[in-house]
Amino acid sequence: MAPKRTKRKSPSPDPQGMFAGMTVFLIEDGVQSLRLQIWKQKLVQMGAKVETQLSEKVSHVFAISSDALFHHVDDDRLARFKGHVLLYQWLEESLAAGEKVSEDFYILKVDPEGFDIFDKSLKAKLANRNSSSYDEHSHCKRIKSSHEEIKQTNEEKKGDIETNSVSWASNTEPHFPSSLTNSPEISSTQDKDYSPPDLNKGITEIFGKLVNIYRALGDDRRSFKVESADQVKDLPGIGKSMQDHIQEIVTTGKLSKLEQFETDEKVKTITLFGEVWGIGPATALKLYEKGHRTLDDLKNEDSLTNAQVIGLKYFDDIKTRIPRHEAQEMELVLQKVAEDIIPGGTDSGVDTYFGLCTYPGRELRHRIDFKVYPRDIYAFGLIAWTGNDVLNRRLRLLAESKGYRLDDTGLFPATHGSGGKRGSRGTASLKLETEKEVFDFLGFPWLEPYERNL
DNA sequence: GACCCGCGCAA
DNA sequence: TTGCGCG
DNA sequence: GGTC
Repeated sequence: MAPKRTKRKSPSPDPQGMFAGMTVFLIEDGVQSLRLQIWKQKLVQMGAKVETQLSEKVSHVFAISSDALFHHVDDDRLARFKGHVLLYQWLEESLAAGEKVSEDFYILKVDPEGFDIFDKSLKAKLANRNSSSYDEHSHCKRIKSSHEEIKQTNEEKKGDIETNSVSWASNTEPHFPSSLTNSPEISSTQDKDYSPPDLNKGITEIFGKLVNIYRALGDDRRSFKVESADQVKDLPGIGKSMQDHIQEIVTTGKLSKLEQFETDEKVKTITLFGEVWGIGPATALKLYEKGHRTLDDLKNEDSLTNAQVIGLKYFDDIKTRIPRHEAQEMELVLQKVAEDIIPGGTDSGVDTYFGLCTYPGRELRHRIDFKVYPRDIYAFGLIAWTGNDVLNRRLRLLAESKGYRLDDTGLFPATHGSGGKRGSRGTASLKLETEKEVFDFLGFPWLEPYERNL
């Protein structure tokens, strides 16, 4: 049987919870049943009552879209409804924020005539919500709060370089992408500590460990994410082997292959070495084969690169998680400094620093990356550096399938022949100015920066 | 049996 | 030019 | 390991 700790029984409802006093009716159209189940559970858990029909008592109706709403509920019924009609997104945002967020941007307007009920201006508001009142809980005001602002100041001094890319290494916050933090989207979402409950923990936890080990062993072609055993069964990418693994986990609650790996000395050592900044699977294996077994052993190894020596020396420092507010402070410090240095309007293309830094007045070393991009390709830099490898790969393949080549400097018509250089002169980059434009162009569904760890 | 991102760095 | 590590 |  599965381990007991996966308790599916939710805790008893909290009458003081953030949704207390709400009586809700959920429109199920267009919502994955799993998702719906989660929302119901959260609502009840946090004090709301869930009605099975749109009765008098209902104070809130939720729908995934205006389409779903009208598909399901007839017009006059809705017209008579006195309560609030909101997008599920409000729920998500509230859960993420840990408190009810303003309903303003999530209201599904009821227009008796109109077909497109979703308030047009709402979309604009949604898109801009971070730069205005929605930003309340973000203490740190961005110097540049939107791409538009950046553009304005930049049109006068064309060719200027924006220094906008202070990012802390991803090990500070494993659930967030390491990010070019000027992206305004991040300011509204940075404090999220909510992620949907994983209903298949018994499976995903084990596969999670397994995939980490495979990564450490240099086998990075086995990334997967099981959402549900049923969905997975007939999915492309699920062959016999995966089915067998899932079967074993479902029936025994464990995976023998994983248990072997976890006790294996070689696997454990290689995994440890791979945690050193600058050491990857190949080097880890090489070091293991040279007879090294501990980090101390490595200190006497003279074949290490500069980065690896540093990574080893500051192993504990680098592994220490960085409080988010310190990262935010650091960003402000760096923006100040950058604005002092850059005004000369150099044009050196993309400039990079991957290294260490200290918090003012402290010895502890942190990993930090700088990327400096010219304004006109800023969006591409953002996408490349906020997404993880999986997303980058998918976007690049998608671009390629459409006859383009995507990198962090732009989107170019594919130059057949010899690969085509990055930022290649000759083939003009497509003039896409925002991340959304790039996603749209590629036909890839929009992802907020914090959603880009696939 | 080839393919499974593309860059900078170091060798 | 290649292999590696990185995001 | 899985796909083309």
